[in-house]
Amino acid sequence: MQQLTVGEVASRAGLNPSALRYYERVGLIPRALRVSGQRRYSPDILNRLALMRMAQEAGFTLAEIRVLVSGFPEDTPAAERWQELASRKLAEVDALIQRMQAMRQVLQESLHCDCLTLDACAERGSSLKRKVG
Amino acid sequence: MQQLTVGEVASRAGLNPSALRYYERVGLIPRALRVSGQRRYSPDILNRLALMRMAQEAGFTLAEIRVLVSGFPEDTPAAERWQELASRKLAEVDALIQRMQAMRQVLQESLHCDCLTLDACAERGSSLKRKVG
DNA sequence: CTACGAGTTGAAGTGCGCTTCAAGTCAAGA
DNA sequence: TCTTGACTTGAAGCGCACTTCAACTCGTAG
Repeated sequence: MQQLTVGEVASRAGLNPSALRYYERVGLIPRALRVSGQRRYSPDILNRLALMRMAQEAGFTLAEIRVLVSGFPEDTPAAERWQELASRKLAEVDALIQRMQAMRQVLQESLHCDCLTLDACAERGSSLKRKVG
Repeated sequence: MQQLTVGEVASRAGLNPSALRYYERVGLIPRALRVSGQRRYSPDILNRLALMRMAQEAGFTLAEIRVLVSGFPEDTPAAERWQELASRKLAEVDALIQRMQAMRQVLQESLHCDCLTLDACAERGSSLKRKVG
């Protein structure tokens, strides 16, 4: 079972075969080998897909992920450029985490206040007001 | 300047007027007053919009935000249900933050390794492998 | 009175990330 | 041989969150 079919890869990765075909079409994964017309994947693809999913869950678009996992065009100065890209992403992720934590706090506070909606909270000018301004 | 026009609200909230009209159409904000056909908003709307943006940035869909900011249908047991909703959202946010932090770590590590792409890292079976499996 | 800018409406269009569909191919099993 | 099931393709469709467009209405300024 060295070479996997679309169906096998899909079920192991928790995707639909159509998603894999789509990823291939748009260049997110390399074109798979064909055996009498059917795609055959090395199990390595599972790592790649797991990584992609993780990045997606972290809020990256497929366009960003393509750059992240598929490297750069041939004429790229390589390592330096990757470092720059990664650190830029890192900053974005950090910013996102901060906003998430702010949201977390809004929710948490809403549990301890008697407003029926966050909106009502905001309009009342409670402590939330300072955070959403 | 007590009552704001769409254009004014939009520019203060960093949105397009079309977005405000859209929000109204889909019930995310209440139908604005009209003065000779034109929308007029109380400045309160800005709080609401800021809150909505925050929730959006934290990954909520507009459908979720509608529930979050606009309360529930009339027949709702009110407070308890809101508490439950908020704590459910809180758990989701927490999970998202964790995944973001995992992503953060992947990025951080990629800065200190010599692979050219995260994909290459994963295939090499470096420390990333444990995290994305 | 005319022109202008900002607003109005409903309908259609956009980009993303897929999914669904129609029509066909292929290898294995009854 | 025939059927079954998993696959193939290109094209179209979908839900989300808006944006854009066409055709129109206002109030104000010249």
